[in-house]
Amino acid sequence: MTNSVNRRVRASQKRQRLTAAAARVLHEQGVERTTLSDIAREADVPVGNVYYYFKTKDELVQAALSEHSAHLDELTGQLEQLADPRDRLKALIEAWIDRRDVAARYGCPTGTLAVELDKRADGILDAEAGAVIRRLLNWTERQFRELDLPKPADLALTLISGYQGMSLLANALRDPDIMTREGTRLLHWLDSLQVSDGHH
Amino acid sequence: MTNSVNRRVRASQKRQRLTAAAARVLHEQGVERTTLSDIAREADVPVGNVYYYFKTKDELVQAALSEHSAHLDELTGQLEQLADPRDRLKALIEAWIDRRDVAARYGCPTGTLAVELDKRADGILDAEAGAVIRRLLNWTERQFRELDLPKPADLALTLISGYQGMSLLANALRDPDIMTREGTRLLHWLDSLQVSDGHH
DNA sequence: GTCTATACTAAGATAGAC
DNA sequence: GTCTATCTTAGTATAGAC
Repeated sequence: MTNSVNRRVRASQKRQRLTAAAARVLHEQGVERTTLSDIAREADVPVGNVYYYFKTKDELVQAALSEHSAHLDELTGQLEQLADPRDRLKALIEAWIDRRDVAARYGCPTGTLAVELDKRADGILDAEAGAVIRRLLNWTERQFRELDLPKPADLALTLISGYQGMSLLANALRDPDIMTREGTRLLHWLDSLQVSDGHH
Repeated sequence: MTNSVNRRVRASQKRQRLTAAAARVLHEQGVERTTLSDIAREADVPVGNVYYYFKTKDELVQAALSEHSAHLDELTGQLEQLADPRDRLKALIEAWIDRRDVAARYGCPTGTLAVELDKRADGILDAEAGAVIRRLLNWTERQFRELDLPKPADLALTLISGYQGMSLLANALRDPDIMTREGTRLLHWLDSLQVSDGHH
């Protein structure tokens, strides 16, 4: 391995470390209360060096958003392996319930980020958080459509809205049980949906 | 009217103006991106003078939270005039739908505030936002209990969680229609709930 | 590519005149 | 009680040595 390749690998490692650290710390502390040194410390990179990889703080926020988006794609990708779309949606809800402690402490990563970014006058990044949520919404809608259920877009809206609502309440009241209670209700709701008979 | 009384009235007027301005601006811009001068300007009070009424920025945030809590009490108070608890809950949902444009632009005042305050390491104010939401949750639970419906606490959780979820999505996607679509669904859901027959 | 030292700015908070 | 001027801190960003 030549020196130049060696350096490039290390460089991208640091960039990756910074991105991962940003995703974690920004979720836990929020954008505004997180300083570049917080992220640098977490990634074990000197503060001033951050600017070699990211020209501004906003670029780091964007990288964190991409990271969350990738995590989401990974999750839905795994769920695709289930044959029945209804089972995929149920497994999604179960994944939410599994993460109840994180939700109660820090909320949904994308949801809380969206709330914070929407407060900014410069509408540079707020649309990006919305786009990640939109992706999940679209994936969910596809599952309902495959099930031949009427108004799949409305059903997707109800499911994702339910997730965001229960995450926010669990977080605001610091109560993971809320994730379990509402998650269970959503599972029953999914079961109750009847496939439309015949044509649509 | 003596001079001292005159001064006291003006003083409390300024305090009140600052509180009202804080409630509005903090909702629109968020806590972290709002400066004391933003609030002072909105209240037409010189910046340095703010500290005569509020010792710290946190005290202003707290005042804004109380203001939101009072607004909420006012709303539920008006709803109490309706005889049927179910009508009260429906009117609540209709009020949410009426405010769809504000929700799409800035989210639920209390919900977004709770998200932001929960990110803070110093757990001084985060519990307060939770308390306001808890008040609404309790009021809603009472309505369901008066209707003799089973598991009123769970029903209340579902309703308020639905509200927070649709507000967050409407905000993140900047789409007031989401408030209408999900609000309508919640209205139908309320209608579908059957009063338990006999004893409980 | 990596890191240190530092410039610059903004915002919270205070002192003190009126 | 009201307001101006200013202190202080903290955090983003840059310059430049290595």
